[in-house]
Amino acid sequence: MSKAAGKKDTKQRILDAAEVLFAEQGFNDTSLRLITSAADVNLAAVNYHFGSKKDLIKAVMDRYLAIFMPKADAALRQLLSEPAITLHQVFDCFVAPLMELMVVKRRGPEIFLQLLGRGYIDNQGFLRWFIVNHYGEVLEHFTQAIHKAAPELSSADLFWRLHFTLGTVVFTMASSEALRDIAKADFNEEIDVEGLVRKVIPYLASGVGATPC
Amino acid sequence: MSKAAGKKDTKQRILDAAEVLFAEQGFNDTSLRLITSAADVNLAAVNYHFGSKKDLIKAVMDRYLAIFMPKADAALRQLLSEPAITLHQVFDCFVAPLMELMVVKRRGPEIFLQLLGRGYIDNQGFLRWFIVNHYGEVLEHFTQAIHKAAPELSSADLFWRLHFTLGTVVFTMASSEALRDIAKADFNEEIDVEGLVRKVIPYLASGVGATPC
DNA sequence: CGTAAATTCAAACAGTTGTTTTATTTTTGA
DNA sequence: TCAAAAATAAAACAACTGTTTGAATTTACG
Repeated sequence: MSKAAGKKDTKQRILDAAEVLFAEQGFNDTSLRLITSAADVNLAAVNYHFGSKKDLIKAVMDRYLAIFMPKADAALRQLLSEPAITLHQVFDCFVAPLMELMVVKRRGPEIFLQLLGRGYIDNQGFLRWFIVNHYGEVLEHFTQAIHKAAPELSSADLFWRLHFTLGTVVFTMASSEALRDIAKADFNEEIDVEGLVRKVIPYLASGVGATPC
Repeated sequence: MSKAAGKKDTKQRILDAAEVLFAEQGFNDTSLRLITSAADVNLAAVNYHFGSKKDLIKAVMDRYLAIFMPKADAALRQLLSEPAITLHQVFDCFVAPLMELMVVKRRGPEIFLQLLGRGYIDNQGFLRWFIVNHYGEVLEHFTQAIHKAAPELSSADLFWRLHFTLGTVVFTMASSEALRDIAKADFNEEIDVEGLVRKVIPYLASGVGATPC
């Protein structure tokens, strides 16, 4: 038998433990000792299986990116073949691929978005490089779709508003757990990640489509 | 004479060096040794003058908050006394107080916003506590103004959109330097911090005022 | 001036970090 | 079955962290 029945693959257990801790505390503030003890594996296992902490971070991210990006790309491509599209439709392209990440684990979608935010903020320049170099085509289709839905925006304004959008999403999701707790306590409004995503889309669509001042 | 003419106060030199490094790399990723060598003071000076790293962070933040918050509060109070107000006006309340921070140093406004983002994202819970406890009244006037400008929003939707807004601003400013460099290279569009703030306001106002789906 | 307080300094502290080494155990494949 | 390969384990590594110490120096002030 290739594996013991009760114990999952060491590599996968490290990934499962690491992504949660990375999402909660950031990459630099999560030590390998914290990860390995949460995964119940030996400290040296990370370096043995992944090479370095940096490579572990890439592996954690790519487990989601490899699922998310092709699906998002397909949705964007199909939308681009339509004669006329709206901003709302463009952002909707990301909802299903995001929810697809539950195949990894139930909390996959929110973990992925939190990790994305961490990678953007922590000085993980190599992560940005990694994403742009591996999935640059998807980002290209995204800006094409936005341009088609809002052709009156100059490419400079488009550039800025896409980064405003990224900031909104990533920041919201990075603190989504805390915010959802507050919302439940203060307004008795229980909401899941998909609900939150659907809540933010009108905000994004309206913001991106605003008339520049 | 109380001070040597050529050399600034040690405390102030520490603050000046620390805030830049904190803004660029975050609080946890900036060591005291990096700060003190940049400020050209002895390592022990931070603990001697401020007590601890945590207290240094608070001192760095409060140098800006003590200027920004009263000005913003005054602007919000005056706007609230008007019979009818717009979301755009609400956000405009923050522009002048923000630019006022140039009295500390020329790059004061952007440094302050970057620090705010760092404090929100890094696990600096004590910083959030500090702000809410010292300047909670200002936040209260802000939500009052938003509610007056967009009374059709439920308090739950208002809550969410304010956090979307915070995310947009903080995230944009945290990477404003890099983004402005790209914008200049790609679109030959040179823009300063005030220009960027004025660029984000239509986005925010439109997003907050969007009709919920 | 001269002494007492305030400040600076170099050194060391104890703790944590990512990584490597060496030995041991487990698994693989002919 | 048995040697080769893969995986695990404990220990040590050097580098770095925030903080403290105690002595040297500078400043303040009667």
